[in-house]
Amino acid sequence: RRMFPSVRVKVKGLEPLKQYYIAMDVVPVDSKRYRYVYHSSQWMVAGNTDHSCITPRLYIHPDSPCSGETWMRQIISFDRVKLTNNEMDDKGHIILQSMHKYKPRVHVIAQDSRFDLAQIQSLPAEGVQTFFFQETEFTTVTAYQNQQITKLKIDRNPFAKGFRDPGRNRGVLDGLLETYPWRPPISLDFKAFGSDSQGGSSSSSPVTSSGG
Amino acid sequence: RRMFPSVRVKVKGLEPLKQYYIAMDVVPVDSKRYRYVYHSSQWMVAGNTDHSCITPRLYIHPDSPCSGETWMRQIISFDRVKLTNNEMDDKGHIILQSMHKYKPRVHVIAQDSRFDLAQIQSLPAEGVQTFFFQETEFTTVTAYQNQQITKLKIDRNPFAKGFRDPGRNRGVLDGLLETYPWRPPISLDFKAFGSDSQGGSSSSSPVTSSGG
DNA sequence: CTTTTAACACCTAGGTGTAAAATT
DNA sequence: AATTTTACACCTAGGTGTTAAAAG
Repeated sequence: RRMFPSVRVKVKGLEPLKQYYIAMDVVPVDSKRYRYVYHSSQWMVAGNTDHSCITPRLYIHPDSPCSGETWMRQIISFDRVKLTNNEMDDKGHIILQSMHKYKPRVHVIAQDSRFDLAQIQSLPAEGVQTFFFQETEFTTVTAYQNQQITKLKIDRNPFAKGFRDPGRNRGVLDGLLETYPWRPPISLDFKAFGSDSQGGSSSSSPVTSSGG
Repeated sequence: RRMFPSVRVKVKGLEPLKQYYIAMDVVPVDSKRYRYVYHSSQWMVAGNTDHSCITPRLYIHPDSPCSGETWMRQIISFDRVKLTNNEMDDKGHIILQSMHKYKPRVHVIAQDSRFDLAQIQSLPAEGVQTFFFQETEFTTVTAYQNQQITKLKIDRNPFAKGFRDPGRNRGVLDGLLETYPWRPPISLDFKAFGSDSQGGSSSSSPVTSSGG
């Protein structure tokens, strides 16, 4: 399924006339398995997992390749990224394990040599800058553990409009800005939450999350 | 609107590791305006038009750029091409005049220099091979002039399924292999009609229509 | 008169959470 | 008991020909 909210970033500092690929992947935050403790409303460690020897799949942004000028002029949205827990997936989706913590990464790849878009299965050795943001960490689930998340989805995702209850109160989303439990079809939307995202990005970062 | 049936081609003779763009445009067959004479079931010249000084818009196949190997392994479909009669169109659609004859062209563009995909508004001076096929010529309309065309559309286009009449006879499509009247959302589908398409393509053509 | 436009019902295609069933 | 899978109603998004109105 898709991520929601989706990862969206703005880029600056690129060379306007140079060509770039922009890609996303998702890497484990740790090697722990988690469970959600309902009465204390928090995720707790529930075991260990071995994430080694797993190379994360790369999602190439569909606008790639594109000039730096064009990349910088628009908000770069990864709303078509799909996640799965099926390790045998053959549709190119990003493979994750449920009940684990992950963080999305965004890669800006300068087109130096001429690699085939379809051939970029792994990151090149050179000409890549990688960025990530603390506030986009999430926990994967197959069923929601937290009523607040369900409400966030239903209120914000246009495809869930059928579950909206016009009579109920809004504003329940406050207080979810930091971290919140997650299921495969999820990611944080910087824009939707208005975070300023200094996060884990490197200092001379040409990538910032959109604050629009 | 979209073309239907859509232009579909197979390519051979490319260098497997080289990168190519593949694009389509639509050019006038002549400078005549046509009208459909119903009682004789044919298009007749109804006046003159000046097609000069109009540079046709280029539709870059969304898979571009891509290696020759990948291009040759698949049927290249232009089913997302959109046509319009609005000369002020700002959505990048191909602009045509109604009641005129046109033919689609397919361009294979070797990626020698590094041009931006978004910057290809017109064809490069070098490294381009252009192909077209006699049997894909068509006449633009805003309303169907011919009942056979209407039936072809309804029978073949999945989006028109709502107009299909399960009780009626099939096989009315025979005899439409050569030319048939057309409206903007149309093009010939080589594959659907099983044409062999020696057409107007150049002799050492790496592009042939698909006969599947 | 001919041709074009716009609103529409009816489709395809696919993204939601739900709830029950299946799995572990 | 916890987690995952599946079928489903309900959406978004957009591609059909039709029809009546509008435009020329």
